[in-house]
This record gives sequence, structure tokens and C-alpha cells, in this order.
Amino acid sequence: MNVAIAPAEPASSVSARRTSGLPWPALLGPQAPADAAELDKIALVRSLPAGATVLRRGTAARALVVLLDGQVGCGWAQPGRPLVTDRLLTGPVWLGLAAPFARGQHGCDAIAQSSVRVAELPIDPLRAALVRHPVLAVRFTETMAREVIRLDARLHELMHKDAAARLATWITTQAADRPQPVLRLASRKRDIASQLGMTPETLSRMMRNLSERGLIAVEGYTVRVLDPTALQGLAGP
Amino acid sequence: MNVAIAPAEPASSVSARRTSGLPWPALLGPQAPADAAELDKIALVRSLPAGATVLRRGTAARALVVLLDGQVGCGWAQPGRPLVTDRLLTGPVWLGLAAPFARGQHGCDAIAQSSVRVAELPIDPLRAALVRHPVLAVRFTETMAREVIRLDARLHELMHKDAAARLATWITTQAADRPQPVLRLASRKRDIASQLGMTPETLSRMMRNLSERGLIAVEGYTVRVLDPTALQGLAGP
DNA sequence: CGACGAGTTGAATGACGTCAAACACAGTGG
DNA sequence: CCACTGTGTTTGACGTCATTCAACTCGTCG
Repeated sequence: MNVAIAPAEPASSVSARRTSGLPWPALLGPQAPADAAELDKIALVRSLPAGATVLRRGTAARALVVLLDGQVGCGWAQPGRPLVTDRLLTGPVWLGLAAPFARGQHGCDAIAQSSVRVAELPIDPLRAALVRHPVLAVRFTETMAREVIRLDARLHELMHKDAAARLATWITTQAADRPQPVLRLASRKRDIASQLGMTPETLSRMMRNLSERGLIAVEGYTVRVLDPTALQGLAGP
Repeated sequence: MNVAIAPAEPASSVSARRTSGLPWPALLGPQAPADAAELDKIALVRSLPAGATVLRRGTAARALVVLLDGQVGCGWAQPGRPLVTDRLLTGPVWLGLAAPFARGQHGCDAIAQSSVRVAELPIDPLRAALVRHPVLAVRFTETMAREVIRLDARLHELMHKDAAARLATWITTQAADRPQPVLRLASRKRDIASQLGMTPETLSRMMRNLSERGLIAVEGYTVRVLDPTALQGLAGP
């Protein structure tokens, strides 16, 4: 599963314009604006094989990038090293949202972990479209706002909470959605670990720690929450 | 200087509508959009004394907040504790930009360190104005995008760089702006430390470390960069 | 002068990452 | 059916970096 880093890909594996609908509600917010169809006209969809470089850190960001389906790892690729994965994204999700708007460069390397489909929205036609469709522009503002909030929260966690507290928060929020206090881990533990800003070894230890304290029960990829209150307390204020 | 946390302030110390121009170029980007004047009609300006609570974490964010002038500390206020300052902001700067757009809550407490003037833009009229003035909406998106990039960079730093590297990057970027390789620290070292995600003690040690290695020379609040290349190297790739 | 806050320094503690070995499990080919 | 292999996880030992606690200095203000 650990995919080697492929050499630079010319951006043209399978280039095809698509007018068929892209998943805008999932990307821009629940109430799909009717104008979103406009974006389909701008979007360029392409497919990439596993191991391909989707984004390269430091290159100019001329287009917004959406991961339609498949999985990519984001992080810093060092020549020789496998890839320091900060987070693992599964489509549909924004892959490069902010950088193009700020005329900046991509902030991290993104490597396809499976075969993926991505859509690109070149920034200049997009800007023009947003000026013509103000409601859409507001949706982008809101989407970016959610991103800011997400990052802000993660920053606070990393600064002020230790590994146990971060795991506790994560389990709490994951369990909050479901009816039963049982969660089945969807991705590899090493990916969960890097998402939480710790090593797989530490995650393992923290899992054991929490189960020894009777807060959770772990069995393979199944985690049962035994003491939600104590868990929330450990997660912090 | 360490200001005690004042009890809850009703939001009406000095309420005054102002049609006089607010510093939009500094807030929304260099090329001031002509439409920005529209925002003045929405803005409510108020003044607060030192020690006042400007934002309270967890309260609903119904208006964007701009710090016009003065200084506020952002962080988590604990009853009893002085204030864990994540960062110190000096106006003009956005104080609460993202949360209102996402119908969210303020993510941190903000306490006035000096007497301050803030402007508030209630979200509903603002949304309406953005729909009428799409260019303005795009400016907000861009502003938010810069915020995302800033947060992303900070997150990477915190995850992957040790204290010395973080300090080196900070000094490097601070010194980049000025003609001479000398910088005078504008805020207390303890605030710089928490901005860099370390304790004042660690900052002090790192300062000494760097000067022992001949990279910088420290004298009180004056830091002279002696070896910019080595400093940049230490800062990482 | 004494009190206070900011900064520095040292020693002790602790949290987490790194390295290495062992283990579990699935897939594969003999 | 059974070794064999590769991947993912667990566990332990160990080292390192940074925080914590405490003492001490320095400058300012009463």
C-alpha cells in the first residue's frame, strides 16, 4: 500500500472536459446553489494512477483542485523518503482551495494513494464566474471560512492538548454522530495517527492507556466507548 | 501590563455609527475595491477600555469583527488564570473573520490589552451587500484564503520543526522586511514565545543557543542577524 | 528601600519520537 | 494444507527535546 513517489507527471494523463455534474453540494455546502452548474463549464477533470504527484509543493497554484474520488496523502515529500503524511484525504473534498485565490504556491505535496480523479478550476475564469454569480462567490467565502475554522481548531489542539487529550477529542467527535457508542475505524491506524499529529506507536499506546483506564474498549478496528463523560473530560474544555 | 480579565461587558461601551472610511485596503488587500465604501454603511464602531473582553469563546458569531487600533490578546481564558495568549494582534487587523460566515462560534477569547477601537459588520446585512457587490465577495474570499495559508504554514511548523527551527524562521521572516539586519522586538518576549508555540524559558534558551553559535547577537530587545544563510538553513526547507 | 513584573538560568521531570523486535493476518505459490 | 512473504500493529527500551518548578537578576515604580 505504501506507494513510491512517481517522477514528475505531465498534467495530461486523461484530459477531458465534463459537463456532467460535479459534487458541488459536498464541496460548497449542503444547499446546492443553482449557479454551481456554471462551474462545470470551467472544470477540467483528469484521472491519475496511484503514486502520481497531484500537487507539488512550491509550484504556482493556478487552479483550484478538487479530489473527486480516490485517496491522496498530503505532506512533505523528501527525495528518498516515502512521504511524511500530514493528512489523508478521501474524495470528494477540496485539495487546493486557498492558494490560487492568494496567487500563492501549493503548500504541500499531494501523492495519489489509489487511482484518483481530480477536477481543476483555473482561477482566472473562476474569478470571472464568481463576479457574474455573486451567490456562488458567497458560497466560496463560506467554504473558505469553514476551512479557517477547521485549521484554527487543529492548531489549538496541537498547541495545548497532549496526545491522550487529542485522541479523546477525536473519539468523542467521531462517536457523536452515531446512534451507538461503537465506532469502526475507517482508515489505517497510522493514518489516523498522522491526522492526530502523533506516531502510530504513540496512538497504540494511548489506545491501550484509555482502555486500561476503562474509558474505551478496543478490539482490532472496533472501538467501543465505555465512559463518554470521562472521555469528554479528558478531551478538555 | 498584564491586564486582569474583566467581567462580561455588555456590548455597548461607546456605540456609534461611522460613515468615515475604515482601513479596508489594509484588511481586504492592497487594491482597495471601490465598493468597500458600502461596508462603511454596515459597520458599527465601538471603543473598549483595556481589559475588556472583545470576543468570548463559544458565543455565537453574528458579526465580523475588525480591530481598528489598539492591541488584543487571543487565547483561552481560564477563570483565575491570567490568559493563555496564543497570539497578540495589533490593529488594523481582522479579529473574527471566519466564524460568522460559517454560522459558527468564536474560537478563542480576545481580551483588550490596551484601550481599543473595534468595528463590527453584522453578518446578514454583510451577506446581502456581498451579493450586490460580487467583487467585494471575491475580496473576502481572497482575504480568507490568505488566512488559510497562514494557518497551514503555522500548522506545518508546529508539527515538523523544533523550537530552534521555529525561532530561526521567525527571525528570518521578521528581518526580511527591513533594510538592515537588525530587529527590535515589538512585544514582550513571552508573547513572542507563545506565538511561536513555546514557553518563555525555552525562547530564552534558544536565543542564547543561536547567539552562542554566532548566528545572531541579542542585546535586550534588539536582535542582530549575523549569519542569515545559516539561520535560513536552520529554519529548514 | 521594597515590591513587582520581565527575563534568565539550572535541575528535574515528563512526554513523545525513534529504533528494533515480535506479533497478527492475508495473500500466494508450492 | 503449509511454509513464505509483505503489510500493519503492538510492545519495549532508550534518547531527546521541551515544559515545569524554583531560584536569581535587573529595571521600574510606589
